[in-house]
Amino acid sequence: MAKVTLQTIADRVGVSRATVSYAFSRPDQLSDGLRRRILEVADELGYAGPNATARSLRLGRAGALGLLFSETLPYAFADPYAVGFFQGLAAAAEDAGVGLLILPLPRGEQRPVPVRDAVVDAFCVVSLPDGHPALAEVLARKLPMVVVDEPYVPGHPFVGIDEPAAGALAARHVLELGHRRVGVAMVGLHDDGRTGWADPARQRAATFEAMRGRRGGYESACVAAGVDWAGVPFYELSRNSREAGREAGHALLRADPRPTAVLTNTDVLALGILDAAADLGLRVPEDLSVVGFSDSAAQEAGLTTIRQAKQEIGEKAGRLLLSDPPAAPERLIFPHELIVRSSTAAPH
Amino acid sequence: MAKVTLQTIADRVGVSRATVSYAFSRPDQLSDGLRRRILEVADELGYAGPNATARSLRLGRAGALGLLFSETLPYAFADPYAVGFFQGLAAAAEDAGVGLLILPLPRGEQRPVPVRDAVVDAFCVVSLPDGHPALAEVLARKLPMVVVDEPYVPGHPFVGIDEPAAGALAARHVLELGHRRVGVAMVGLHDDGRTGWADPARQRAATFEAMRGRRGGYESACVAAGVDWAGVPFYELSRNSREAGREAGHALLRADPRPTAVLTNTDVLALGILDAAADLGLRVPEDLSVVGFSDSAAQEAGLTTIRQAKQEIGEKAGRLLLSDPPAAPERLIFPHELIVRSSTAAPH
DNA sequence: GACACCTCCTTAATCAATTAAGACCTTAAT
DNA sequence: ATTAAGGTCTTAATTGATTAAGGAGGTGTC
Repeated sequence: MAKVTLQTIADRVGVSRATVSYAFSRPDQLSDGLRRRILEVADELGYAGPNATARSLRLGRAGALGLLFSETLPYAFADPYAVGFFQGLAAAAEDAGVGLLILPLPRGEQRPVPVRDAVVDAFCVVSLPDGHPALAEVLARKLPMVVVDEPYVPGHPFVGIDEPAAGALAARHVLELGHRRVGVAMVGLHDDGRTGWADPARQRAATFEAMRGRRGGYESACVAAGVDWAGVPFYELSRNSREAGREAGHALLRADPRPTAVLTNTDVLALGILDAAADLGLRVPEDLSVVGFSDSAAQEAGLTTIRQAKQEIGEKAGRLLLSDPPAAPERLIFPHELIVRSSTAAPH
Repeated sequence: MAKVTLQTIADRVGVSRATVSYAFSRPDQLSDGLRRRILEVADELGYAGPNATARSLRLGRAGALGLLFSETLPYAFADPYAVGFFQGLAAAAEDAGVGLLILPLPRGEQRPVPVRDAVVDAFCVVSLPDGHPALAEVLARKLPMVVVDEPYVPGHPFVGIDEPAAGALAARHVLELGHRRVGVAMVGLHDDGRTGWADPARQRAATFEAMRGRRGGYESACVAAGVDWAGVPFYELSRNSREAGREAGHALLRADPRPTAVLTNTDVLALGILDAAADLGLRVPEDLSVVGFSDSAAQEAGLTTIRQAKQEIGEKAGRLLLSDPPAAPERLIFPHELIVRSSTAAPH
């Protein structure tokens, strides 16, 4: 029961290793009889087929794309946005017949990120905070890499949206409706796990570039509309869940004066805000306007949101990674769009 | 700019390849000075670190788990059950510091499933229909394998629930409430893409073992309660979405006599049934009882459902795959539980 | 008969590392 | 002075395949 390799079979049949290899990969290179004989013996010996790793080494291709998420794996799929993105990426992978190797980012910063040992042809990095060690490891591998959403790395393709513009669009929508008392709930600004009020200094120090930009959009739109940003209650969450949104909602809606509009950076969070509003007997949109982001879970709840082409973004990232010759280091900005539903209206 | 390997560095520094290897993997085997020198030259030459594939070949481990889903990748995550399972599996992988290689099952049966070339240490097979070619390919690799949900493969560990019992539990719940006109909407019985009414013969010929068993549970409970199964309207779906559920709902609720209770095999489908009921002005649970399955999207909608420990199932599958020595080929049956919420009540 | 041309198989280089065992030199203890 | 013990580096086997080039033998053509 020792390991069976091409050589084992070759010895048994009395041919060279090369011949056995041809029997598996190039039937036209040898006679039918011998081929049958070889396959028979291989079967008899319990040969598991040409070793994938050895093949990969010799052929110089891994047949897989590496994928790095900011969140620890178990939570990565809590957000429908991530799921949509993933579906797009998977579609591209499927077309090319390659696998998708999802790399776990260990939560305890101690253990090494298994990037060095990842058998892949390219990396897709999604939403990593500024200066995350895993990014350095990926860059060290010198394989094709594309970044999605953040952080922008000069010299590598980038796919995402215009975050400041998208944030401003969301904010302008409620401002133009006439709201002046705006509240904000955001997740994914920092990765230090903090939850609670965030002052402007902390907001600006966010380690996630995309969210920093989106927030900047909120601020600039408010400022342009004459709303004092320092007075805007800003609640920061460390987890993107409906429950977290509800918590933020309670905090924001207990503020005095109470906001008449709340901006959130995910639809899931916005749903939680709606829950909090319901808890407090507030009607949406009469008493409170709520804006989500991503259009991932928004339709059924009638949420006004910013739609971004998550699947397209994923698919594009995949195609860039799989393109030969390697993709040019373009910065691809996908369009976003305001979808107005029934969660926003003029105040009063 | 040719490829830089250990040898390139060795030649440049004037030492042997082994020494360079030690510089990277075992700092204690050489003097600090030389080590620094080597790392410096490596950096200078743009060395990308020890080649992952070569390392994997030499060390005999891939550092990854292969994952095969029944659905094509882009749709696999439409069901929250899949997401929950995946989170559990990912947690196990994360703990062990290994990656998760998701293998695309090509939709056009023509192209080969890239199982042969997957650089993995073990395979996790989830919900494959009977006789799916990918399973044969996986078995040929002779690596550790566990099956989740279906199909049961003797000689390999299996993780899942007692499907017939779970199905019967769901059915008994509405039967014991007094319902006699029961309807059924199920997805994932066959993989031929058909949607519409299914007679008992087609139901029993389902190619997915787990769903076959679950359906058997519905039937046996009905028969035990004196309900004629042949008279039970049974609508089959090919896609697990809220929209598909709504379609089934319209079909079922147009039946004469109209069912007073509908059993579904996913929560997503059940939500669609609720949509259909709302379309038709039927009140739930007064005019119609609905039962979901999985407790994946059920809570908010107040769905009565069967809860199964999706995360635990995923985690257990992962641990079995990663266990050394390889796990015994046990058949692990996880508990399920009826969660009664507000979507079911006695008829009339 | 000479030459070309197949068909079928072998030789040997190659992919890029890891690591046990051994060589060589220096230092310390007896 | 001798032996032992370390420290540092090298040798060479090993991991399991792929594939260009070449050789042996048979057949076909002029």
